[in-house]
Amino acid sequence: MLLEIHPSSPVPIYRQIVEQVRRAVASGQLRPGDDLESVRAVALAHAINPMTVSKAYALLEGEGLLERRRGAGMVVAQSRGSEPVRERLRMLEPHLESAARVARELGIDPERALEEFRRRLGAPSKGNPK
Amino acid sequence: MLLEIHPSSPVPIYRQIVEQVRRAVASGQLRPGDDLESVRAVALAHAINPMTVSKAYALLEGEGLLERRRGAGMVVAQSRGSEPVRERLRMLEPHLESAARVARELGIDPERALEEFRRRLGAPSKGNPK
Amino acid sequence: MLLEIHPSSPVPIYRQIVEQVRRAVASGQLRPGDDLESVRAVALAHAINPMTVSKAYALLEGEGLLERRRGAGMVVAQSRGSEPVRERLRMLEPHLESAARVARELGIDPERALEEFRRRLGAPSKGNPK
Amino acid sequence: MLLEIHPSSPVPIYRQIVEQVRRAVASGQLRPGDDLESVRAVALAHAINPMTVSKAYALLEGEGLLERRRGAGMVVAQSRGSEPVRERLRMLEPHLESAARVARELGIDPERALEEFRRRLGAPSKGNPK
DNA sequence: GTGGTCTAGACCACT
DNA sequence: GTGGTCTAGACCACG
Repeated sequence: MLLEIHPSSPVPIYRQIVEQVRRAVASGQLRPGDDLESVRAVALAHAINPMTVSKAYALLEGEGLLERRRGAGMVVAQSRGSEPVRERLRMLEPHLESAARVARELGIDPERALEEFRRRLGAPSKGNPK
Repeated sequence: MLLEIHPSSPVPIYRQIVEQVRRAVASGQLRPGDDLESVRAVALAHAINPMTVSKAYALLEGEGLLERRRGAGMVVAQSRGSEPVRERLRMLEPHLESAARVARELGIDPERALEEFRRRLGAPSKGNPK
Repeated sequence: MLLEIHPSSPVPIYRQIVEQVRRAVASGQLRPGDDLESVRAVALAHAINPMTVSKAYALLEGEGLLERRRGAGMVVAQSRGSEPVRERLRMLEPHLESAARVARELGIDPERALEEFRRRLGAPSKGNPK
Repeated sequence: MLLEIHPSSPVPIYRQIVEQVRRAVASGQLRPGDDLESVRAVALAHAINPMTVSKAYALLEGEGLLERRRGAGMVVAQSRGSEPVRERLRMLEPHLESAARVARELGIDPERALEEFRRRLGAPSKGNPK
């Protein structure tokens, strides 16, 4: 799995990791039994502190999404596979609502907002999203 | 102007205020010369600390969006009216990108995401957006 | 609330805190709305690192037992008051089972074990329990 | 001797083995000269790593409880038979103290706790003790 | 004043 | 090799 870390984002690094892993599992990109990159590997790859990664993994273990294999890293819990579309939409919802609220507050024409959104849905991320 | 405050949101209250005021000015909902609700009125209405409101207003004053009228509260600066559509789209952009990235990570069908987004663009906010 | 910290115990300090707070809430010793000692106060009182305390509080917040009052410390969540006896017994159960298993493995006469247990139920803790 | 291994327990597997063997010797269930199941047999039976079993045996050898019989596995040392009741009670003590402390913290009626404890002293272990 | 985040580095425990 | 724990200290954000 490929993590995207934005160190300058207001959302803390450990939380970026937590959320990306959650979504990777929900979407089926990570499956039960798959093992995650080691704490040290992630830390090295993104030039962040191992404890930051460890904190993210610990939270995910706490919510039952990951399991610790003693001496052998973390794996996706058997009990927590991908989520149905309905549930994934529920996870997306607050982000849509948030964006829609901003669009409304800015008085932006809905069709224009939709058009912009469509463009971004197709293309891979560039730059430093909020 | 009607503020929406979500005390449990991860985004700090003073920032919620700052951003909503910025957008209200950008969209023309608030116009040069309009005066804002007093610090105390806002604080009372939303059961938050007056210092928090004050901090938000101070920041907006610092960026030249508001001006302090002695004894008469804050008003929108004469120099800072509504923004052209192009600029408002620029303000919306990171929110769209963020939502789009989440949709992609969740493996949600773009058409489905657009449809949901359209629905929310039309309706007023409900519940507790991110 | 008075925490008992045993730094030399095999159970990590942050976990000792987590468990004692959980039980204090379950027993009604801490009630909804009560605020906890500040991170720094606890750290000072027990000569441990503030981050260790913070970690414990973060976990308790994560499980919904505590709430963060921004700028004003942590309080017991309104939604999480004391537990009925039945639930508290459930929390005690694994400890009883564990002790009973050891007694059985040691071939200790049940009446003798009960007698010893009775003695300890009455007296306050001394020394360094497991 | 029948080992009970709980891989998900917070207490490490090698330590579960060490302690159960210690108690089996102390109680006389294992006697001087008795031989233990081979590392491989234990590892296979409980689906754990042979190195883990080996580590436990090595520790027990280190403390003089077991002896290595070349080509014939480990046996209980001639010098280390069962312990007197007094000593076995000493081994049980921290477990009782620990359980009692939890009961006190939970505000559980001592008589109720004793009653529960009595029940468990009679019955064989079920489920997944701490 | 409150808690949160991150770093750097040490040491431990498990397999 | 793996992750866990703790420390010391810096800096930030919030009220």
